[in-house]
Amino acid sequence: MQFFNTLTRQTEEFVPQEKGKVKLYTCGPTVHDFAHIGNFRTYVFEDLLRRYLKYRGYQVTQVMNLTDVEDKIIKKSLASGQNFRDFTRPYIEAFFEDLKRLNIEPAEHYPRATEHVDGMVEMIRDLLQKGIAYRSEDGSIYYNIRKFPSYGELAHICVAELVSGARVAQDEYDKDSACDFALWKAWDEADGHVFWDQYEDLGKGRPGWHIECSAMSRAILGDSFDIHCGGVDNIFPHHQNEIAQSEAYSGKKFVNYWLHSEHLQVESHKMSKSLGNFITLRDLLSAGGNPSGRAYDPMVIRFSLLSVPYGSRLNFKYEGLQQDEKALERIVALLRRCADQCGDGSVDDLIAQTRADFIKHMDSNLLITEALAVLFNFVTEINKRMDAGPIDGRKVVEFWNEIDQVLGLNLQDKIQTGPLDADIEKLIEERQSARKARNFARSDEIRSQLLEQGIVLEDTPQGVRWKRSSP
RNA sequence: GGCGAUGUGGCCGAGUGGUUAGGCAACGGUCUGCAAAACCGUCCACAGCAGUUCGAUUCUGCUCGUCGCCUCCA
Repeated sequence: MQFFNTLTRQTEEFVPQEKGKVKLYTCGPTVHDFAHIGNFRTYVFEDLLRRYLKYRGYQVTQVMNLTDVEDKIIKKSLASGQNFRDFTRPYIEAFFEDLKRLNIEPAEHYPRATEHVDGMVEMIRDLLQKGIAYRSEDGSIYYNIRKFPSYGELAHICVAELVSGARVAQDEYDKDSACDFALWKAWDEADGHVFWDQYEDLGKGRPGWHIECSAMSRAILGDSFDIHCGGVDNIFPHHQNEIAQSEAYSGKKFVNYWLHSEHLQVESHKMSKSLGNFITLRDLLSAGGNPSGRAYDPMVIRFSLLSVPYGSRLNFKYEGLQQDEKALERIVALLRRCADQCGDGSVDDLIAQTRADFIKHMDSNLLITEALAVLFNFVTEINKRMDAGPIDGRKVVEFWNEIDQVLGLNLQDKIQTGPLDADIEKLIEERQSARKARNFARSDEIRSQLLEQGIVLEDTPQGVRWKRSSP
């Protein structure tokens, strides 16, 4: 299995520290608002990674942190008059609901920054002692990036140039270098009720943003682990700072593989509140929540977010959602068709080949587009074989369920169309009688009547089949 | 200003120095009482301009466009 490693900018063979096990850290949400679909693009990618690692036999330990204290949270909670813990609670709950809606597997650990302040303080003390961190006049503690020679390596940024960069505001900095970053922020009035004052040597204050991930990953995964994921915007400075903190603290290599997901754009533009194209998952799940006026199946959204390789920008469009909806229906139609096929025709050869090709492409840095192409070719091939004669359809369904361990689309659920109302059953029967009697006027009348109720009928050689129409 | 990514047919999106990506849409056909589904066929793309080459969408240079990071951000 190979991954593109941001650190080396090369595609490398994946070798975990411990055979058969993967320690994975994924940057989680800052819980000051509902997560948007760009966030979920990243979480879905991480879920795909996690599922695929498991599919390939690894035992995965995943950590996803929740950042429940930082500048925005403090600002918003003060503005709302709430304690910051009360302020974040509903967003944390909403986050977990959203993950569930998208069928994202739970991580093994969801540490919260506020629960790991001790661990952060321990690291800060150590860095102070080593002379890597220093205290500024206002009492804040900063990391001196000059003490970490490889600083900038992850983002391929030359620090000397950075400091003179036109867009780095250099006034009013109470630190030695504009790029030094805070490990501990001394309390001031703007922080209101948000502070920790039990660490006398540090002084009343709160942790900086970057130290939390170093402390939480260390607490759960140790000083050194296999994979660290996040969005590309985190490469610098966040992840770079994590490296600087953790490696200066432990003296060990922090992370072996850095995987970063590219951003999602909306209609080719950056998603931002100021552009008015900011979309949350909730907006897509309710018809009134988005400009297209439709409520989307969460699995269609998942597929959309999944179907572009994580390293490429994803151009989100409502039109694309509708295309993806059709694409999934094609697979569901196949599964439905296979579910009642118990013929002799073997499909073992095709399944074996498809599985091998799927793995080949997914092993190659999770090249999902190629992997999906393989699966759609499989769909076409199976349909052809069924056109030619009966096959062992249950094997196909079984295989799809195997693949769905990775894709997580739960298409199986869509085959089980559930019981119908008695009067609908009755109409279907009446239509069958009408057809037998070649009363096609009545037959078509019933069909369109049912269509209005969201029931699509298909006449097949095996009898009449029905499904619910898409919204 | 510095650094970087990218530009593929109606839309989304892989990939390759000379051979079909795939999905969606459209059109024609087979099947069907008619549909639906499925299958077959058509639509033969690779920003522009030069260069390298027997041959470039694939390599090089330039131009134009889009996007990102450098500042909170998935």
